[in-house]
Amino acid sequence: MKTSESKYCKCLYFTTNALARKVEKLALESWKPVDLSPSHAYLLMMVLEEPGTQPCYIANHLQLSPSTVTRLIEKLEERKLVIRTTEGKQTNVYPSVEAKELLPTLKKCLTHFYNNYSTILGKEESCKLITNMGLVADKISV
Amino acid sequence: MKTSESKYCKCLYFTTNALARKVEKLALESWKPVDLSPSHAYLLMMVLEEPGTQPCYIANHLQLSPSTVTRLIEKLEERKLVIRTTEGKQTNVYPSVEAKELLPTLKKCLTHFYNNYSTILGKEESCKLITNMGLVADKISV
DNA sequence: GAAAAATATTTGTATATACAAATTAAAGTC
DNA sequence: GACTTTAATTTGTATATACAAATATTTTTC
Repeated sequence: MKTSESKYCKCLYFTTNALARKVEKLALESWKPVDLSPSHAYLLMMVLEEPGTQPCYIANHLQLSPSTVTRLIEKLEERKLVIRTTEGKQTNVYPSVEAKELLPTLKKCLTHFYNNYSTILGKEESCKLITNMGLVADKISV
Repeated sequence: MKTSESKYCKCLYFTTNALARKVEKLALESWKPVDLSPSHAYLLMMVLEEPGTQPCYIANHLQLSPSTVTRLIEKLEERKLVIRTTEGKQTNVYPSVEAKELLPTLKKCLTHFYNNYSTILGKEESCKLITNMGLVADKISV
């Protein structure tokens, strides 16, 4: 069944979630080559771009709760992709050598994902939607 | 931090999820009076509208996996809000008396939610966004 | 009408996520 | 400089969700 044919297609809750789940699946596909969930992949890319970043900063940018970020980092640490060092109250997260080697592949996944949805949705179309969703998200301050 | 200010505000994955989480919170607030998560509430409303519906039908309309629907129903059953009967391979889900009594309150929650986001986002604005997201979701067939 | 394919549902298991509380450290105040 | 407040992080716990496999029942096919 199409999302727009559901009984609830006029409801914000239903539609945003339906869309999010579909996008999640699309993203999952794209990041299969590195065997990482999209969240883990984005976090890892942040750490690669800014070695030593703090969980707090990551949580802000990925708009996830601090505890979720801790859990994501834990898993990346287990997989030897990041290293955590604590100094004082703050923690610094660094990419491992393996992670650095993985960077080109990660970038390929990102490009693949981008191309994939741009093709499906249209470049302009998707760009507009994203901007619009961002603005709407900003208006909701829960 | 605003969603539109994040490092990833241009990315479909990030933005849809960020929006979905915010909408989720907004919805959670609205359904607090009945102590149900939005998913449970929507499912229950479906059952109230069409007593005897099948999980399969629910899964289609809520765009959730069958197993998720089973789990949601289980919880509603524990709370004595629905009753399941199986005949042959299919299952029928009926609202309990308690659920029927709860209907007006459920509707109030729904209205509250709708008014809430309409006020925050604007009636037309939100309506357009929802339609657009639905159409986009349809294009993604994972 | 028996065997095979399709369908509806449930179970086992795994996962990302969040909240609340706990821990630790830094910063501000008096 | 001791005390309080604020901030960063982690832990304990709970939850919604999905996938894959299992179960049970229809439907189709030959």
